Amino acid sequence: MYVKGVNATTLDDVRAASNTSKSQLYNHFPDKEELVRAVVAARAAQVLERERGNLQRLKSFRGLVRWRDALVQRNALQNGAYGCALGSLAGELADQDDQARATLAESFVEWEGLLAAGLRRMQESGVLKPDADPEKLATGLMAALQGGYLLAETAHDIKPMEIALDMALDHVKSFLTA
Amino acid sequence: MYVKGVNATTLDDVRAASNTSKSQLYNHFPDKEELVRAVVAARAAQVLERERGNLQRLKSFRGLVRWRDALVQRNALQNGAYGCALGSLAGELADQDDQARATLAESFVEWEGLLAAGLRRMQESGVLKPDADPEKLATGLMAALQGGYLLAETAHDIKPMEIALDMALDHVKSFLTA
DNA sequence: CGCCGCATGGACTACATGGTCCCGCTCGGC
DNA sequence: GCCGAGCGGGACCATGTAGTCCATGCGGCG
Repeated sequence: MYVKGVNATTLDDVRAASNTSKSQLYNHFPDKEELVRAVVAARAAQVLERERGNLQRLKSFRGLVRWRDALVQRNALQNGAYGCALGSLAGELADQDDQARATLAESFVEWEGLLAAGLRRMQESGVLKPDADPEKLATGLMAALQGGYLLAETAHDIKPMEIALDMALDHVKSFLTA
Repeated sequence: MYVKGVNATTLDDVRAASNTSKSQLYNHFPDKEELVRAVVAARAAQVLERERGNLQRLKSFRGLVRWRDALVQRNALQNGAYGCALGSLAGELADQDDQARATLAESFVEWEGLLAAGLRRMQESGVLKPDADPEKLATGLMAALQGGYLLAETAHDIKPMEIALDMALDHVKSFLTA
């Protein structure tokens, strides 16, 4: 679903990819909609798990740069294709399945929360100025990340993603204490 | 297609919306794929036309703020739903129709070009520092815009879009001459 | 005024795809 | 070792959708 898009993925594709049969599918999921929701939930859990590992110890600007580098490098492997696991689902499902949209919205909030928590640690340790707003900075970083993913996916080139994240990092940098 | 998504839009929907018949459809377009490509091209032309109007005279930071406000206000009308006319098409088609992807990529480049041209004018008139890179700033603005659209669409709330664009504008501001 | 040609509408077809169901196999209990 | 229950496999069905085709009516020309 990540590669082909949710709507272009048939249950036969799912069957083939999972080495199961239709009846097993319908044992676990009442219909395709529920299956998609499960996919969304699983993907969200997976991404958040990974990001938790990458961000729970974030406490310096260098850490943020490393975070950026890891995401860019990961995306470079496929030349930007398919975009962000959550972002591409969001783009396709937001106006189609309100429940999926809600799950994705929560996931983004949580993802931004991980960033915000790290930024707050930086603020508490005096790395970041007191007038910085960790939540807003986190939202800005997430938007730059998602926008970067989309432009990279469209251009088949990760440059725009790098530029976007660098812009967001520069913005954070402007709140560093001298 | 903008509202329901490309793949969820049937030719019957198209027929109904256009008050025509199947034969007329197939008179003009060999198949659905070509129809979609025509939609992409038309949408891109429309957005670029609008943005040309909004950006061709851009030559001050205030102008950039007005540009931001216009986009936010436009998106607020639908509570962020459906996202960017180009962005949502890009998200759905980028990994499905290479020709559509290419068209969209060109459109984004042109859109960024309009921004870059305005920024260059600001630079030439001394509003923007000489070491600013108009192309990179334009890409950053576009990424913030697209990321903002996506987060707003997912959250059904335009706040993230505002925050993202404000971040990008702040970044541009950091290149203003004192 | 009538006839011919062609665009048009919308019924029709083939097919893909979501969803159901029954047969057979396996595994557990007696 | 045999029997029965329950699970899994994949054939099957119904439906919606992309794409085709022919009867109809309208306009243009003689």
